[in-house]
Amino acid sequence: YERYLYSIYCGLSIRGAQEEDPPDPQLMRLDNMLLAEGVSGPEKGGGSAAAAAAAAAAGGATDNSIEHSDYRAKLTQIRQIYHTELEKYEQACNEFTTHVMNLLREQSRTRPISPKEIERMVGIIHRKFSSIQMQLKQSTCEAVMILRSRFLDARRKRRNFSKQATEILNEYFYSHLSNPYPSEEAKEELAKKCSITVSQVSNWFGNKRIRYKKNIGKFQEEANLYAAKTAVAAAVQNSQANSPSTPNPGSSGSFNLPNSGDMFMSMPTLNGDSYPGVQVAAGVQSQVGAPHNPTAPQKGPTRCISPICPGLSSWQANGGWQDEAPPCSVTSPVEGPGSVHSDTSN
DNA sequence: TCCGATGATTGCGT
DNA sequence: ACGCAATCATCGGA
Repeated sequence: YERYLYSIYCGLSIRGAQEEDPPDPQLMRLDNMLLAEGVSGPEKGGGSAAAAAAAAAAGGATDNSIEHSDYRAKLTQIRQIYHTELEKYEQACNEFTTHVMNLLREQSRTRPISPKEIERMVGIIHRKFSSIQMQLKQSTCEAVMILRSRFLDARRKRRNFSKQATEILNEYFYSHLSNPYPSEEAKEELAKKCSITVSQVSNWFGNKRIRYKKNIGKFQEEANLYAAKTAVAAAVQNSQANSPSTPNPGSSGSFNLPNSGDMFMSMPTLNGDSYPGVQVAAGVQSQVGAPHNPTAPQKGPTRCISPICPGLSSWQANGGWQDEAPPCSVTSPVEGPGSVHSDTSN
C-alpha cells in the first residue's frame, strides 16, 4: 500500500500545468488520491476508516491509538482546509463569472456580442479556476503525504528488538555463517520465536549480512561468543543423548541446508577439550583492531582474518555469500597488470 | 548532547 | 521476488 501510494505521488509530482481535456488523467489521479485518503468524499467516517487501514498496514500493532488519533486530527485539519478553500474557489469562480457576464451584458448595449463569445469567456474562466483547483488538490496531496511520512513511516517509531530476539537471530546467523540465508520456513520459525514479523527477520538478516561483511573484525567477538554457545549446546546435546544422531550444530529446528555436504568443519574443533578459536581470536583481536579504510582490505599487515576463528572459517569455505576479500593469499605478491587468473582453483 | 548501533526504507541489479 | 548497498531516522549509552 505504501509503495502504491508513493508511486501515485511520484507520478503526480510533475507540475505540468497542462490544461486539456476535461477528463484530465492527472486530475483524476488527484481526485482518487484525495478520495482514498479520506480528504474528499464523505465528511466523516470514510476518512478515518482509510486512515485506520493505512495505519494498520504500516504499523501493524493497534496500540498506537494516541499517535493515530493525532494523525487523524491532522488529517481532519487538512480536510477542512481543503474544503473551505475549495468552496472559496468555487464561490470566487461564480462571482467572477457573473461579474464578467454583467460586463458583457453592459457592453452588448454598445456593441454586438455573440453568444459564442460569451461561451468562450466562460470557458476560459472555468479553465483558469479549475487549474487553481488542481493546484489546491496537489498541495493537499503533498500535505497528506508529508503527514503520512511523519506518522506512518515505520522508521520514525523504530524500537529495538528484545534481547532474546537478537539472541535467537544471532544464534541462527552465526551457526549458519557459511550460508546465512534462512529459508522461508526458517524465517517464519524465527519470526515466531522472536515475536516479530517475517519481513523483520528478512530485514535483520539483510542488515546483518551487509554489516558483518563490511567489518568482520568488529563482529569477531560476537561471532566467537555465539560459536561457543552453539558448540556448547551441541556438546551438551551430544553428551545427553547417546543416540547416533548426527551432531548438527545449529540445526535444532528443521532448517534445510543446501549443499550441506562439506560445510561446517566446526565439528573437528569440537573434539578438542576447549575452543582454540575463541582463544586465538581473543589474542589476535587486539592486533586486528585497525579499522583503516574498509575499502582496502588487502595490501596491509592486517589481513588474513580467517585463522582467527577456525570453527567459523566456513564463511569463506564455499565463497558463497561474499566474493571480495580473498582469504589469506599466502603466495607472494604476484600481481601482474592483467593476469590474476587463479586457474582451475579446485 | 554526541555518536555508534540498529531497524526500516529505497533504488538498483539479477 | 530477492538480495545488496546506501541511506534515513531513532535508540541508547557515554
